[in-house]
Amino acid sequence: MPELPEVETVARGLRAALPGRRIVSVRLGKMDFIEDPSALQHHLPGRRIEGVRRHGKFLLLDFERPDQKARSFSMLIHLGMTGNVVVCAPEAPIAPHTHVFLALDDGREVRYTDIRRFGRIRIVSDGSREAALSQLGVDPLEASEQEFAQRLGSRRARIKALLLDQRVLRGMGNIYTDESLWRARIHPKRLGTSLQHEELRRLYRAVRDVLRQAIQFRGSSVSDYLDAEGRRGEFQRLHRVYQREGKRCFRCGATVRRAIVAGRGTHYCPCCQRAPRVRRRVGHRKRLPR
DNA sequence: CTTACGGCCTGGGTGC
DNA sequence: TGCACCCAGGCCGTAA
Repeated sequence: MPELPEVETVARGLRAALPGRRIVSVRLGKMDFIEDPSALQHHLPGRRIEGVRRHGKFLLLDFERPDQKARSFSMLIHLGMTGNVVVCAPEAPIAPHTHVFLALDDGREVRYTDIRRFGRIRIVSDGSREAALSQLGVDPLEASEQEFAQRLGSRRARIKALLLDQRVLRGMGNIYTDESLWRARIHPKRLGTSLQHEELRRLYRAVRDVLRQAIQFRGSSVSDYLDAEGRRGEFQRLHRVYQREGKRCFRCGATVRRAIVAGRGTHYCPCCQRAPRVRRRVGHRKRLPR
């Protein structure tokens, strides 16, 4: 499941291979996850890649303008759950579910593989790029503690839902949300507004520590995530709760639980992460039968 | 406006 | 062996 650390790892790998390269040709397999497949065929061949960026969980390939009149554009890639971008030799064996092939002028090839095709690819021009990116919240690694606390502490939704909301913070997914909340000792069902200054401070630090450490370990390979060089990440070895239901909490030895919070499988320690008082819906209590 | 929730996309894994 | 079903994560529409 590519989240911020995995996408960052892929972006770094692509940054080592792509800037300065020109795309020679485009070949597509299934294309229902591509917003406008003909736009790829139209715009990419002959164009030179200027840079590679990550924005939240999005990968951006920025293309050079060939002349003053031409408009600049970017290729926006969201890896979804099982998306994967690799740069390899054209004779390398083709992984199943590979649907995009971009031939490069150095003889190599960019390939996009996506088992479930929950990923998305689109071409965005100058204007639509800013429109698309401005929908997203702050990068947790760029936000100040004040900004982080302000964004999360002012909302009445569950903290798990807020951390996952890409309009609040960009880049967090299920793994790093559960891991951060465990490290900050905050229950996923707590409401943003219920968090004390001290808890928000712990959460800020936890989120940043987890993300930075995960980037150092090249991300988590839980199912089939591989980076741009086709290597697995290693951060799954450092997971403290994610997919550890029934095992012992690393901190207190209690049994890690799994529950559905914000519609997501959620892993937490019931001992270290104290549940908020049960909220009962006002006006929905059944009268006792007489 | 804010929040909660169900459904959709697809295919691998599981269990009968 | 085959097959029905569950589930993953992001996102969108709808309801309260």
